[in-house]
Amino acid sequence: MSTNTITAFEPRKTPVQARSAATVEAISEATIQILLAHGSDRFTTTRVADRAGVSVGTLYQYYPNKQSLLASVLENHLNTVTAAVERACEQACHKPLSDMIREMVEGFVDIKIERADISVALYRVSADVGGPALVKKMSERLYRAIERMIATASDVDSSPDKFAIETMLAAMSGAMRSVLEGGGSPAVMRKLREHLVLLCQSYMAAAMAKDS
Amino acid sequence: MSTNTITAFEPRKTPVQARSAATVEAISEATIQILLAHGSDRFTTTRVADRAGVSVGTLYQYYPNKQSLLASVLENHLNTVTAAVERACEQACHKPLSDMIREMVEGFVDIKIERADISVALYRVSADVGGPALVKKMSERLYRAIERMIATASDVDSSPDKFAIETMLAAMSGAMRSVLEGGGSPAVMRKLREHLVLLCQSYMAAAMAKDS
Amino acid sequence: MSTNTITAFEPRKTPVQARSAATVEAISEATIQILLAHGSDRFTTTRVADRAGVSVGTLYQYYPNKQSLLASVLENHLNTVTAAVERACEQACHKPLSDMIREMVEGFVDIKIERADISVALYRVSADVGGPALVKKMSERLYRAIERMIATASDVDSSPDKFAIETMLAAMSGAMRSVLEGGGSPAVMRKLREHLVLLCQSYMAAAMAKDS
Amino acid sequence: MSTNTITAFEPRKTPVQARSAATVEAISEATIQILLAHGSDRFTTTRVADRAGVSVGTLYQYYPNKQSLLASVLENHLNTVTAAVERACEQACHKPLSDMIREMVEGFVDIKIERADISVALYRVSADVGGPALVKKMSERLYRAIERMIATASDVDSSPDKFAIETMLAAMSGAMRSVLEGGGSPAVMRKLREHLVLLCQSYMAAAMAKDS
DNA sequence: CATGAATGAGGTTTCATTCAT
DNA sequence: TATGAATGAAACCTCATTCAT
Repeated sequence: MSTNTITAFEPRKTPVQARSAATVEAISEATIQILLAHGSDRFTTTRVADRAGVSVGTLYQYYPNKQSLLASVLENHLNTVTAAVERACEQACHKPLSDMIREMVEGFVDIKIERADISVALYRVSADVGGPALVKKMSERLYRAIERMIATASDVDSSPDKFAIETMLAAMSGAMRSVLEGGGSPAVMRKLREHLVLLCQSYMAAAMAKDS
Repeated sequence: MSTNTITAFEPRKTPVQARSAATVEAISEATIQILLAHGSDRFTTTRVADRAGVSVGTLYQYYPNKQSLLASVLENHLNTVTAAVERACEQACHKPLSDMIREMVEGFVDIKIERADISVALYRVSADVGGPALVKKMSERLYRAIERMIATASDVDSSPDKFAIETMLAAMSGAMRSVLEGGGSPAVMRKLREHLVLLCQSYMAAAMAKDS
Repeated sequence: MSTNTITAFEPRKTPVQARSAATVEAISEATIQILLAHGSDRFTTTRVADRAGVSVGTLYQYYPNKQSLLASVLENHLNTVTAAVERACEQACHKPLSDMIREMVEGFVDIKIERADISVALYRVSADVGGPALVKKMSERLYRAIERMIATASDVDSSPDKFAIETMLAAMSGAMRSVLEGGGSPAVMRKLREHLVLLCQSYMAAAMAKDS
Repeated sequence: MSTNTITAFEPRKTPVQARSAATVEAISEATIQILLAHGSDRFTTTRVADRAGVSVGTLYQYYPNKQSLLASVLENHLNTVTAAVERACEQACHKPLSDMIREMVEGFVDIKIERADISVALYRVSADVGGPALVKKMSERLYRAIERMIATASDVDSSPDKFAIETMLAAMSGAMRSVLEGGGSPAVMRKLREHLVLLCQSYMAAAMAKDS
């Protein structure tokens, strides 16, 4: 799997009937359950189908293969996270820059903590399932959200360059990953939240200073 | 594999004859080759043994199972990286803080770029093989190296707290991972190098300012 | 295998479709065939599947592992033997004690002779497959059958204690085993039949005499 | 293994030097240890050699293969048991028949109880290792010992026929096996001892009565 | 459309035995 | 003679996927 190009990860058919929608939903939910309950090994399509209350055959009607199933869950998760950060960005418009960064970072950390276990489960399958590509796409979306936000900042009018923002995002999620994978306690999480705010604020400030 | 505790990852027997030292080396080398050539799927103990020019049985005399084989390669890699950063830290003693950070970060980025492909290969197996625990251990080592280094800084005499340094390390390697997994070009790498320097410098400065 | 507790010897799923009922039957039959043809070594799940005309995978859908396969055949055999003896016991009700014992013993010996080869094959796997436990269960069943029978005896009204009956059963089947494993000729078998009758009759008589 | 004729089970060389004798002894002892510690599975020649403090190569200098190793231990055990019973028979000479039987049976049961665990371990390998043939040989020896003993009985002068004695031996050891394999408690063992005495006494008496 | 029985390649691991040192 | 590294056939079992019903 590791090196081949990613093909056919998209769900197979768009659910047009109510029944289908329910089925897809059940399968999707079951995928997470199994991932959490059994880990990424022991994760089998049959088990997912069982948990979802459908047959394997049915599962394969909606997803062409195991990867597409996982990819879809991964994409959902990344969407949720991305959307949460986007929302935070929108709400932070027109504030001073450091508040913007704070709210963005806190939005990210909070949603990740809220979904800590599924995050950890997905870290493990990510690479086998086109994760990096998805992450890139999301990073692009976040970049745009952040840029839009910063354009409204009350105390600055330039903006950090794209690469700086992407680096910040990568650093932020990388640090988060470390802690989640290490099984950090709630106390550690709270501390990380503060520190990531500081990290992003200071980096952004420095990056903007350098630009001009 | 995902949820079980890590056991028996240690190599099985210490080679006492000259012959077996060579065998172990061959197996270890073959492990990397196969990982690079086939990716983490398609990675089988049989293939490794073939490539190493020994029988599977021989492989299993030195490694109790597939995981221990990968764990050993992962540990080697992390050791190499950690050692390189430690060396950079030693050489940066007695300089101003920002130079220290620069040299440390550059040491890290350079060794990672030098071993880009094996890094990417290992990211994929890390979680299945006790990676997070190893990473923690290495992070601890690096923390000590950095603390020792900063204690000699010519322009500051306080030091950032442990958590800050660990966060910096996690952010730095997380960002690196993003770029490596995304298949970043040499140009991107160079840019990342600069940006990570800046990120770490500004974060460290901010963290120290906050402390006092 | 010798020391671990017995787990998961139960068949895996109950066939609901007509097709699978046939499959299970074929596998079960093939198991005996292979056991007879190749002995307890050379007995492999692959060979069984081949002989049954199905794939290994199919075999493992119905039996969680090799042991459960053998356990199921062993249980069938023990059931057959037990049932035959129970039947003999029922038919011997209301007769004098010594006739009862005779018919019971002859019932046992005859069914064992009829299935001599599978008996010998199963002796070899019994211990690896939870045999002793099954034997205990069957012994319990037989004890009840014998007790019920003796309660109707026309010439006695007390009954030997449980332990005596169990000892008789163990002695009877132990002696049978010796002869079967030794490859006794039909003539030897006939002689054994008589002698076992005598052995059980005299022991039962003695045991009852002692009790009172 | 099950059906092929037994060949080359004899130890390979007769120890002529003291060193060899010690080695053979160590291996033999280790065989039992491993059998007890690991069960009949997990029993490997390498493990035996390790435990014996020699190399596998050395082991194979004294035993041509794994079976011969086990066969030798089995033979030792059967010899011990047989010798104990023979001794009991000698000591019971000139007594009344029922005392003879009592002492013979008690001799057997006692030695088996004393070696209960190794007995159970050996039951499991017996069939793979030529056990039935050895048992036959020992049964022959015991038959002669018993015949000699009965010839001196103070209260009878005929003797049961050979087949009767063999049947008694088979029944006695069969019953013993059942209890040992079932993990009988000491209390059960004591009870069995009494019952087997009675069983053998009454059967012998009946067999002799029938003959004449 | 749904079902679930069947497939079978392929993976991991063991272990009796050999033979160069 | 002793050693123990190496062998490699062969066993068990899994699981993504298909297709007849």
